[in-house]
Amino acid sequence: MTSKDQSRKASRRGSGRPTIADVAKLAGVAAITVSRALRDPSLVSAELRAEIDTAVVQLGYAPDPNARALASSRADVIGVLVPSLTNIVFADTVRGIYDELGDGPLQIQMGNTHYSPREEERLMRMFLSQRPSALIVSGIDQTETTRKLLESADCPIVQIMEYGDDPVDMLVGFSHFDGGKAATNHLIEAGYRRIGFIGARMDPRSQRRLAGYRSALETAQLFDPKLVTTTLTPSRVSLGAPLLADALAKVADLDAVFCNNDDLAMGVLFECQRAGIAVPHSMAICGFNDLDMMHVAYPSLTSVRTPRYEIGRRSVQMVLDRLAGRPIESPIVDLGFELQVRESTAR
Amino acid sequence: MTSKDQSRKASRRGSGRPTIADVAKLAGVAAITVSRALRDPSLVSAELRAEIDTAVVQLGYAPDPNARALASSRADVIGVLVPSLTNIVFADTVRGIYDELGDGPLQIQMGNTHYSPREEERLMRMFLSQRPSALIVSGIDQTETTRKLLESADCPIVQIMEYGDDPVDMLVGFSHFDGGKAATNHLIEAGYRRIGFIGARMDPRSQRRLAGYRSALETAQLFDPKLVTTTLTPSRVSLGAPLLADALAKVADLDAVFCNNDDLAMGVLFECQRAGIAVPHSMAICGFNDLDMMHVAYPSLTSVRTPRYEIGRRSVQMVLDRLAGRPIESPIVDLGFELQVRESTAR
DNA sequence: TTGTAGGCGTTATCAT
DNA sequence: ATGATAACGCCTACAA
Repeated sequence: MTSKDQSRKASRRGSGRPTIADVAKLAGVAAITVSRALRDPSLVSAELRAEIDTAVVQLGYAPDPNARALASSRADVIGVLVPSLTNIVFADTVRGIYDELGDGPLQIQMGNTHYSPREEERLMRMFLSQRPSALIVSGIDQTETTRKLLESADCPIVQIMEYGDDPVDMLVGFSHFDGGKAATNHLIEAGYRRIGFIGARMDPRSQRRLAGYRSALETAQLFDPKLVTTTLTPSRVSLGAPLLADALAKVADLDAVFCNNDDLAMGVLFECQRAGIAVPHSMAICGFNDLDMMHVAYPSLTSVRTPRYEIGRRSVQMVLDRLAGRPIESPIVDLGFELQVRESTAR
Repeated sequence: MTSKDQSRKASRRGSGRPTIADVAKLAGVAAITVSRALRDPSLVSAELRAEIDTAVVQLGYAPDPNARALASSRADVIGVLVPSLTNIVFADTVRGIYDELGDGPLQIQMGNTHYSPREEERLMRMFLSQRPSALIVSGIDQTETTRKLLESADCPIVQIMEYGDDPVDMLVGFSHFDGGKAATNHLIEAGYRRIGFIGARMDPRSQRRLAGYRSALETAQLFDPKLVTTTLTPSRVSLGAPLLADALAKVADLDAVFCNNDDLAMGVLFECQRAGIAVPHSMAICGFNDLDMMHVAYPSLTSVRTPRYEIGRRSVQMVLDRLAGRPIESPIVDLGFELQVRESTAR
């Protein structure tokens, strides 16, 4: 084949779909003009824009995100790292993220760390290798290596679900310590004296709630290590019964429990019903997160309402603001929590 | 700049990360050899493989998925379309998908259709534009357009969560009609006569459960349209109380309810407790899905256990089999369901 | 505002 | 088994 040979090679590899070149040809412009018209119409004159739009529609053209990412070394992807997909807390947060993104150009690349810092590190490397537009990661307890990876990443990063004063970049969440403390103080004020803590999984956020619980009890000189009953097992409603049994075995005069989360609280309530323990008279129950079922349970269950959906939305807003070059009000956002006092803690 | 100019251009655009060319240079081979060694080591001699592996480790090389996708017109991505991220049913399924994929090369691109066929169609187009390695979609009720898109897609496709005899490609799930029928027959056999149906959201799967319920009651000559109480509102535990109230207002002698799902069943239970309606004596309750909380509730709640996690795993297995060219046992897999009879339906 | 030239990192094709 | 070359589809840099 000579160098002047202009004939088409017989074999092509293409996808068969129309490319930007096809659109350009049909519209009678250069490819780059089509590219610009699609990314920022204001860069192209109205006439050409119209012709290009027509051609796009006519051919059913859709840009190839891979080619785009390769050429611009920037993927229209936000990496999202959560410890669990089934935990409703994170499911709600992820829903907030999706909702706020709407049908914009940004895609989500989700990673499930399974509460493992090592897995988080692995996923982080994998995500970073795609040069994402932004990263949203759960928690503030990354490994040193992960933290360094994040610090050297040149994209907006939002840590979510917790409150802290030293984020890698931005942060939106609330204080689990304060949440645990507020719940416990409420139980103390309601007149309970032997207040237990029941917790499962005991991830960093649970640990902070426990610390808040302990702080409140210590201040009231009510703390006793025997009051704390935890397991590393993942939380489930059905874990409430055995954990309550353990707690009662250690502290016979237990009169209240602050549960790690609402699932356990619900399990404790059922076990109390089954064992004939009067709630809230003989036993107060307080949960955490305030799922929908808490206010309809019988008796209704006190819980700490957490802004998980809002955290998802807000994290995306912060990302979009940064990507658009808009000023950020504050890189650290505390969305707070709200104690919902109900029948289960009203002696 | 002359054509012979070999000097480096001042401005480079690269990502700064090592490329396959860097590895090739260090290993003293051609880039394509590195490419082959990485994708299928058996294509390269042991010696070169060793040298290449060394170079890869030394440079910390990781292939660029975008470049790979562009060159091969095939992304290492599985598109997953679900109607909801927070509905535990789909969350469990998605977890199964992630678990089965493990840390293999395939990524997941998740789409949330919000139970909207139009949104499903939009997402489908978007996904298809990335030339995914496979597609996993919920349900069998796609729009005609969506179905055509799927049929012309040249990748494995698995429809999940339902049973049907006419999948686009492959299918794994169970029959919601049969599930609803089995639950209702159980209530009939347990001696209940005024058996209501309570349902929220009423998506296609709920409709099929309702159809199964109706079929069972009609066979027993027990059907009465007044027994059916539904709403299009998304399901929540707190919807159980008002729906039960509606049902009782229409049918004063209602003695059992088959709920659309476990959330509603739980809400109904709480409402019965609150209203002093004895379960199961005056009112039987049966749910659907058999979430963990059902067997610990007081009284424990009868439900239909559904294999949602297993559906997720199996769908991925089918995809991987197909991608690897392994034979598929059957393109249609019925994973069944299992009625869990408990206190709430034992008069 | 529009266009030209070339590169982004990888793999398909064809040759050896 | 290995390599040279040319895509893949788009975008950045620079020029006009």
